[in-house]
Amino acid sequence: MARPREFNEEKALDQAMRVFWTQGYEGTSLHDLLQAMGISKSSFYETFGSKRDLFMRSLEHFDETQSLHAVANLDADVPVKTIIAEMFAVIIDRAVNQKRGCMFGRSAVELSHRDPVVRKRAAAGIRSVEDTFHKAVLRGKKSGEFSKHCAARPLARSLTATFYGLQVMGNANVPQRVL
Amino acid sequence: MARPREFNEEKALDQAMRVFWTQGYEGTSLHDLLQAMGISKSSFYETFGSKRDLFMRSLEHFDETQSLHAVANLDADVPVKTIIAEMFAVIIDRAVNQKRGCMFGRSAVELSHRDPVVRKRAAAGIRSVEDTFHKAVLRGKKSGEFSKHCAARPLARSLTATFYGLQVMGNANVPQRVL
DNA sequence: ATAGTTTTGGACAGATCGGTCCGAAATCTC
DNA sequence: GAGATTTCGGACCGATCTGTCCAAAACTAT
Repeated sequence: MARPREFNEEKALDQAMRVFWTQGYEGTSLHDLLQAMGISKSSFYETFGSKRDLFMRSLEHFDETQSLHAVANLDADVPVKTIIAEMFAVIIDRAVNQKRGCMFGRSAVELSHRDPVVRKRAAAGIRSVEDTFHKAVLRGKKSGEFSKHCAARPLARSLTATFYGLQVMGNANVPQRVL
Repeated sequence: MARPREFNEEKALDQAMRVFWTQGYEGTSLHDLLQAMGISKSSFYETFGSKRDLFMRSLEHFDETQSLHAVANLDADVPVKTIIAEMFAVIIDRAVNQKRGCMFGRSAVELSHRDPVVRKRAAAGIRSVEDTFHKAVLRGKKSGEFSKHCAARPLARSLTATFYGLQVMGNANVPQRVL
């Protein structure tokens, strides 16, 4: 046995994710990461391998902690429409006030043209957002909030498109009244 | 009088815009630009000032040549809904097959968190997209395609949100059937 | 042809990029 | 406390980044 780590890997990863989340991949330097994570270069490479490796892990971490399905409270005993409205409210607030949206969307826009691995991961993340909406819609149909005849999948896709569109607009200067 | 320029400024700008368009700001190096524009470093700085200056000019150039209002044919003698469908078809094709969408949206996502000037320009660009939809909707109301009672502005905003959302999804792997 | 002007290629510069490496310090077991 | 083992700080690396500068080339006007 020997000297133990002086930092918490999970915490460091969380901090790194936040930097990537707001600044993007290219917009983030090693220096930015080390500062945010509070570790040294050698620890960084020893633990996380490379900048890109860390980025991929950050995407996973985002999925687990910040993505829509992690934020949405589908089990709450309130009307589905309220839940959906709440989801939109959360991401609009993020976009307008923190200038950051869903990390999958951001990564898709920034990197998909040249990095198929990132593109695939982002696609999966977006798909899971869609699935969350899908589940919500299905519950809505069961409870009678949505017509029994509406197609759940297309509606979920439409909601997802609006979801990401609002984030793009929020990142610009569009005021919060776009609700 | 003296030696004339060996390159066409407009053409060079157009090429530069295309590189920024597909690779983003951070993802584009001086070398990339010079290669695409076919000019030397000194000519570059002499003519365009700096990378960032050129980027801002590229945004203008995009607005003039590639943005929605430059592509949409609002005067055509066909149903408005057909026109709108055509607009969406164009940008979906771009997103899926070329992995690039509207340059304003991309810039907003990439840079708005740290560059207020770019953010403002992107916001204006997005607004003009919205205006294009707005005009289309107004024409649709006049011709009876849309209900006289529907609010044109909110509908235009909603279309804009979907417009950008589809691009984000298209950049990922979502197939073209999201139409 | 010559003088005057402007463009151009490329050498150069300083900063920063992601990444490697090693000696010193810290902590473990015995 | 001794010895083994691992972490850590930071020097170092080559590549690349944006940007500057200048001498030579290319052109015009006379």
